[in-house]
Amino acid sequence: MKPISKEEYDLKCSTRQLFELMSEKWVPGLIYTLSLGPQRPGKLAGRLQGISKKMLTQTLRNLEDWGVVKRTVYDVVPPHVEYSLTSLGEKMVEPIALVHDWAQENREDIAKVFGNRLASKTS
Amino acid sequence: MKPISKEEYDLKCSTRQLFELMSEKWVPGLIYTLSLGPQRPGKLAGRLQGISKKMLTQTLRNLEDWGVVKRTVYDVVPPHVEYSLTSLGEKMVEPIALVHDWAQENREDIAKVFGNRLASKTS
DNA sequence: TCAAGTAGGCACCTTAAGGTAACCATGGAA
DNA sequence: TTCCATGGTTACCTTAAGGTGCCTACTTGA
Repeated sequence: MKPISKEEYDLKCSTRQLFELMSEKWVPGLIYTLSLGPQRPGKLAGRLQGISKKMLTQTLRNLEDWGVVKRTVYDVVPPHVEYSLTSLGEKMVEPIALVHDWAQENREDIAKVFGNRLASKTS
Repeated sequence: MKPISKEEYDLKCSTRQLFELMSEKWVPGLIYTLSLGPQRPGKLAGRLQGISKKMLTQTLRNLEDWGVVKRTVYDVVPPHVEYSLTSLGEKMVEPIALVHDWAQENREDIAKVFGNRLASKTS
């Protein structure tokens, strides 16, 4: 077991794990949106442009398993369900917010890179 | 065309685009590693634990297309190739470094979430 | 003459991610 | 009594991501 230098992007590197967690399509959006307060699935769906019912529930289930989201059911009719962040979930808001803030201030550069990528894919 | 509120995670949202860019498995690691200085493919491969030859070249080609990485060939024998960041690439280091720094300070929480996810996948 | 290092291409395969569409249950309103 | 809203589930399908393995070309040193 050779020592791992600081520069190495090794398997147990937290950075790498964090990027892996956040690379599930709807995860950052859901966590960020939930950081605005507990919300019902309908509202969440409305805020996450393009998400399907299936992906919404599926991602929320995953986040529950991860210990990041809590599901609360109010036993009334019609059914009332609310999702909120756990304390672990609240922590995960931080890196997303960092990226979010940076992205807002650097729209131009992101747009360039994103555009180049799009162009190279279709051609 | 209804107006888009600040809370909406819409398709053209830079945050969303940025996450999409960074969710390619080897992209953050490559950009971050290249931020330590221009490097030959052999060295890059050594630093990115677990990357295969194919994925290394493939990801580098993509990053070239995105305008983030530059490939320089020195016409000598044996062949000498060096990869470096463009100025656009340098900019993309910032959000990665932000996440990296946060990840270093919050290893515990990341490990928890990551562990929970692993556990829920195998069971 | 043959292996080794350097850089990379190509064919192929497997899995997982994401999406669509149809369906279920409930009870109150029209 | 039929329909709607709510909050899902399920089956099915398509694509893309990532990986393995083997091949190329070039030259130098053993």
